[in-house]
Amino acid sequence: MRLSHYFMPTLREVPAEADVVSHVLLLRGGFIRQLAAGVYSHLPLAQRALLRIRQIIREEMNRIGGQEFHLPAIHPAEVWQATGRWEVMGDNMFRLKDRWGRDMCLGMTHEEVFTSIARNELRSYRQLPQIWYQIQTKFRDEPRPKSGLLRVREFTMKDSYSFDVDRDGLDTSYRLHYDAYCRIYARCGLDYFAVEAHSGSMGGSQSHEFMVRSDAGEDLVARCAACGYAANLEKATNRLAPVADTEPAGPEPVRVATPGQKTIEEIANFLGVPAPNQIKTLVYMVDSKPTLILMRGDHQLNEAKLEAVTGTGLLRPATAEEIVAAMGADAGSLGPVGVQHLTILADEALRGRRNMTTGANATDFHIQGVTPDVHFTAAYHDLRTVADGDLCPGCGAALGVFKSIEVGHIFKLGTKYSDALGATVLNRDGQSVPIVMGSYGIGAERILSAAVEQCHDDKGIIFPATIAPFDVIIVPVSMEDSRLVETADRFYAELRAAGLEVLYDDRPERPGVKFNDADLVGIPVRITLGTKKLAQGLAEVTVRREAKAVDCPVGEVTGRVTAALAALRAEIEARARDIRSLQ
RNA sequence: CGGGACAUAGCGCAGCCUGGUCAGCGCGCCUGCCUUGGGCGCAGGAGGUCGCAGGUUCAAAUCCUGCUGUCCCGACCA
Repeated sequence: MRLSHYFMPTLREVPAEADVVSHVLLLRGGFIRQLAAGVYSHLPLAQRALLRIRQIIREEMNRIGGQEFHLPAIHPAEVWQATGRWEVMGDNMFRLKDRWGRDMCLGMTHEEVFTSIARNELRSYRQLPQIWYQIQTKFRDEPRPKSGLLRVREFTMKDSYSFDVDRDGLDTSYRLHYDAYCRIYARCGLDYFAVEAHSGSMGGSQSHEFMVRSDAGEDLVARCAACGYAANLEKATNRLAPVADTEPAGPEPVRVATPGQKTIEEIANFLGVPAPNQIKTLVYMVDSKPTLILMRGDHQLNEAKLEAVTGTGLLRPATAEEIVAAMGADAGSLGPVGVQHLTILADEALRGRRNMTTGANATDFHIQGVTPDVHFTAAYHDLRTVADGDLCPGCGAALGVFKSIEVGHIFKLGTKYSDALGATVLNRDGQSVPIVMGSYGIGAERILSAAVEQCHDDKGIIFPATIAPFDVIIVPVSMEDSRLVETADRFYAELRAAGLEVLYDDRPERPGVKFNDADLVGIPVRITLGTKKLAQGLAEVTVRREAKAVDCPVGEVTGRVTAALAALRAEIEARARDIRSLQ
């Protein structure tokens, strides 16, 4: 493309609404423009990068036997009502009525539609397994769109669905996807990792998220650098370091006055009892019933785990009034001793401890010498939130906790949707069995954003060669010098003939403007043509990532550029070949 | 939905408290000259219902009310 007539509206200044790096750079580089909150137009540069990303996804899906579909984005209410998700999805679903007043919606995901095709068409185990996918627009009316393309209300997702006769088949399809996803991210040049995850509203058993570490991300994950253990913080656990218990003063707990001392820290100072030797007592309303939650003093409750344990999403911290009503004391003085009328859930970290300090259920009093299972009984579960530096459950090394962008998520659905929609096949024994399904999603724009988050410097984007909108940019320092222009024209023709995507900056701009734009939009290789060098028969080739110009005889430029790109791509592809399969 | 902020030219902003030569600046854009290795210089020029609707006032970008939109912090997800 000749840049003089290419639509690449770069911005010198940072638009006020952008505060994460990828948003700023995609806006400044002329990749995207906002139409409404969480709704973006993709300009030509973004479209090019996204087409490359989609092509990589397509190749890897095809490699595992996926068959590409294209399903409607507009759905009748019936299929969603059949699975109950017409209600479950709530305000996140864009809803509309057709001219007859029938309820319709914009597709958020396609389990229902793909499953109804499977129900109507798949009859026999002999037709299985199937992997069906599409790359298509999804609509989700997010409560809070943010961070440019990272959280939007309309986006393109590659979603795929696997259909198997049994669990073993699902395991295989799941593993194929896991490996395909690894290859996709690697080929897009991302430094990614997979974490164990929570299934959320999708339902199902096993689930992994694919993550790219970035402060712009919204998920917290715990990861062990030593053994590779990684999990979403909603699910992560840790190995407990031994805590020294002291001898209690006597067999029974001792009540002590603690006037005005409420927090764990205040009690630690006032009574000289370190936080790990205290029991933190929380009251949660679970399905509207007050429930006691016991944590070690230095631990934080993880609400996602509590949800999983109680099996309900209807939980919240009790209000001050509810606490007094249930416990007869204020929040700062609660404890489990003597509580008979409430369910008591305790974190595993309290099991086997002795001589703990906790609230006395009388405002401004605590009790000491409390031993779990002696002075109170509770059901033990893993309820704590892992913190940075906690011990890896696998190997005992220190875990790191950091933010990440979720670029993909895979689920073992089981028969949730096939049961709801009646999708069955006959198995080998002639029995009708529900199809066992998996569901797998990748956000294309998130890959783009994550790549920008991960690959940039103070001048702009440094695109991985595999997803860059152009391979190479030709920058003649002046368009007035006919020798420069002739040479640039020739490079332009040669490089295109060599199969490269070439951007030719033929604008009558000063060199600084061209260099800055080239750096901003992140094209991997730049050819610079200057008068003095050209007089010696030389041009310059600069790899964006390395940022240093290398002189090159004019006749060798095409070869040099082709080789440089091949090297960049080979480095990326090597990582894709090197992936570790799901065990 | 709860909390916080913002809305003035394509972009970034000032002006608002203290109503009245306040429709202003920088960048970008157009014309000409000049310049040509990291966002040149000079001269001239175009461009704004001050988010929308009410209200107060002799007078509103400025004060009041309502609405809309956008961004940020919390509950959801690719």
